[in-house]
Amino acid sequence: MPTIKDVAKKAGVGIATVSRVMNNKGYVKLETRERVLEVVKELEYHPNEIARQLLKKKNQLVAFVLPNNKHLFFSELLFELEQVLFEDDYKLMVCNSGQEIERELALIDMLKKNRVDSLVLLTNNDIEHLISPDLSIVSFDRIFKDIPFVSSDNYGGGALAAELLFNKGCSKFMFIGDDSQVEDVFIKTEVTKRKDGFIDKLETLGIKRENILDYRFKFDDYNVPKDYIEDILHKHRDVDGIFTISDACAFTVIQTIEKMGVKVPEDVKVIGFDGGRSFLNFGKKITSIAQSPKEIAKAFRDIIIEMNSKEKTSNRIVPIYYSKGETI
Amino acid sequence: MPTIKDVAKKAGVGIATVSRVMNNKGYVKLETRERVLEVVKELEYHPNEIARQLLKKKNQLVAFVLPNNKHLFFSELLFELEQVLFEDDYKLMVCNSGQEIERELALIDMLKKNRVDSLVLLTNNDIEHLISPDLSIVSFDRIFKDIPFVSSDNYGGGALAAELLFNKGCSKFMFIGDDSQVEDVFIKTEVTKRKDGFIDKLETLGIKRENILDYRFKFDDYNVPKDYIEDILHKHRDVDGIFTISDACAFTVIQTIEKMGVKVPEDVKVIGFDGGRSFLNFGKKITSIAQSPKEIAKAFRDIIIEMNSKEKTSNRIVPIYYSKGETI
DNA sequence: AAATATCTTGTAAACCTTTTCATTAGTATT
DNA sequence: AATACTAATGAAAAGGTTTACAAGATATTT
Repeated sequence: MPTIKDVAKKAGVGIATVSRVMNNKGYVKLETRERVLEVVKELEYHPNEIARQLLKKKNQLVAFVLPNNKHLFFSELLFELEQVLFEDDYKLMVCNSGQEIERELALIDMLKKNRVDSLVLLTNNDIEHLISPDLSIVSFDRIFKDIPFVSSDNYGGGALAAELLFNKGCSKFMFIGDDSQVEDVFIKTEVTKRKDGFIDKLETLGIKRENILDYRFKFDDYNVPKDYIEDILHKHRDVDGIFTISDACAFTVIQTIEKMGVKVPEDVKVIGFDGGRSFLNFGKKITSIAQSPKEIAKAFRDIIIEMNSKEKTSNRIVPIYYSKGETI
Repeated sequence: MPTIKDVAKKAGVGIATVSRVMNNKGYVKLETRERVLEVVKELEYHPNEIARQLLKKKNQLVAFVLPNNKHLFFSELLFELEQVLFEDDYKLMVCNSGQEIERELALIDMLKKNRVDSLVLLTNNDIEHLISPDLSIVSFDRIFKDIPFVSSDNYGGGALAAELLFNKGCSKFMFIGDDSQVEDVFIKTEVTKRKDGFIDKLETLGIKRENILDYRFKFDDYNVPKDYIEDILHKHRDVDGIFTISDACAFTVIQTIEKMGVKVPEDVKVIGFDGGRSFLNFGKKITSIAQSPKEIAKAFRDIIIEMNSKEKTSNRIVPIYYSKGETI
C-alpha cells in the first residue's frame, strides 16, 4: 500500500503538504491541493490510521465486554451502538466474556494493550478492584464506584408495570425476579430497582403490603427455574397480577398458569420485561416493559464522547416504554 | 501510561532488553529478566500494540461486514468466531452494513485505513469490482471471483431434507425458497444449492419431476410473504412433503397449513433450514436442517490464518446436520 | 518603495515499538 | 595463549503519520 511519502513524491510536494490536504487543515494552494488529490486517487492512497493513532494517542475504538452477544436484546443494542458510533467516527469491538472472570481480565488486558479509547463493561463479577484506572470505562446497568453508568429507568419500569396491572383491576400482586447475588458478593445493579419501583408504586396506589408478594430466585443467564415457579404459583392461587423480571420468566409463568387451567389474561394478568420481541412466535404476544436499544446506544455514545473530551461525566438513565401485548 | 523507555530507565537497562524480555526472544540474563519483569509489574506496563502494529504491519484484526447482526444465526456465528479467533490472538470487529451498498463501501474504506488483516464479507450487493485487492477477503455463502469462501454444505442439506421426507413416506414434494436475484443482477450464492440438492436427491430416489414443485419468491431479510405462501399452498393440496429455505418460512407454512385444517406432521411434513432455534417458543419444534456456527467459525479462522501466512487458500465447505423436531 | 501581514511550503522531531548490528564479556577449543 | 564460539547488552534505524518551526513568496498597508 502506498504511503504519504509515495504521494508526496509523485505530486512533487512535501509530506506535510499531503497531510494538510488529507486533513483539510492549514494553508494549501488550490492548485497544489488538486494535484495532490489526483495522485491520491491514482495511487488509491488510504492514510494509515495505525500511524495516526500512534501519534494522536487515540484510536476512536470502543470495546464492549459483555457476557454474551446472543441474547436478542444485546444483539439489538450492539447493532444500534455500532450505527450510532460510526456517525461519530468511532469503531466498535465486541468481546464476549462468557461471564468468566479470567476471560474478562484477559480481554481487558488485551484491550489495554490495544489502547482502546473507551470500554463499555457489562459484568456480574466483582472485578472493580482489578481494573487500574488508565482506561475510561462506562458500565451498563451496574453501579461501580467511580465509574459512570448507563441504565434504563428500571425503577420507572417497575412503577409502570404496577400502574398497568392496577388499572386493569388486579388486587393481589406478585413480583418474580432474581436476587442479584453472585457467589456471596452482593452486586448492586440497576435491575433490582424494577422490584422497588413496582412495590413502591403499588403502595402509593393504596395496596397493602400483604397483597404484594416478592419472590426472588437465583437465575443464571436467563435460565428460568421452572420447578420453582410452578411451586410458588401453586402456593398462591389468589394472585391476579404478576410482574416478572424478564420475558423469558413471563413465558414460563404463563405456560405454567395455563397448564393449571387458569386463563391469561382473564384470570391472571402478566407483564414481562424486555419488550416481548423474543417471544413473538409464542401463542400470545406478551405485554412487556421495554428498553430502547437505540436510546441506550445514544446514551453510551454521549457518555463516551464526554469522557474522551475530559469533561466531567454523569450517569444516564434512559426512559423505558410499554409494549402492548395480549397478556393483560 | 508507561512506555518501554520508562521501564528501561527504571530497570537500568536498554529498551532492546525490555523488548526481548516482553517477547521472550533473544538472550537475556536471568537476573536482568527478573529485574525487568519486576518493574513491568510495578509500573503496570502494557506494551503498546499500536506501535507494534505499525512496525509489524499486522494488527491481528478481522472485520466481519454483514447486513445485520441481529438474526440469531449471525449472532451465534459472531459469538463463536470471536471465541475461536481469540485463541489465535485475533480480534474481531463487527460491522453492520444494513445491506446498503454505500455503507458497505464506507465501511470497507474505513477498514482499509485501519489496515485490518482480513475481511469477512457477507453481502448481496454487486461490489466485486469496487474492491481493490490490497485487503485479504473471505466471503460467506457467496461466490466471488478470486475470493475464497466459506459455506455450509447447502447441497448436502437439501439432499438430507429430501431423504428425510422420502423415508417418512412422502410422495408429492414442494420446495419453497428465494430467487437470489438482487436488482437485475444474478447473485451466485451457495444457498441456491439447497434446492439443487433437494431435487437431485429426490430424482435419485425415483421421484418423478412432476411430483416435485419448485417455488421461488423474492425475499428480503427474512421477511416471508404470507400471501404468496397461502396462495401456493391452497393451489397444491396434494403436497405432503415441504422443504423450505428457512425456519421463518417453515413457520409461516405450518401456520398457514394448520389454518386450512390440515395437520402437521400427520398430513403434511415440513422441514425448515437453520436449526429451529429461533422458533423454540412456537407450539411445535420445527424439524430443520442446521448449520453449525462453531464449525463455520473454525473454517473462517483456518482460512484467515492461511491467507495471512500467504499460503494458497482453498474454499471450505462445512458439514450440516439434522435437528430433530416435531414437524415430520 | 519599504514595511508588514498573510499565504504556502518543506524539514525535522515525535509517537512507541522491534530488530539489526556492533560491542563486550565470558567460556570452550585448540 | 590464541582462537572461536556463545551470551548479554545497547545504540540506532525503521514503520507512517502530524505538527511546530523556519523560510520563502505574495499581498496589503503605509
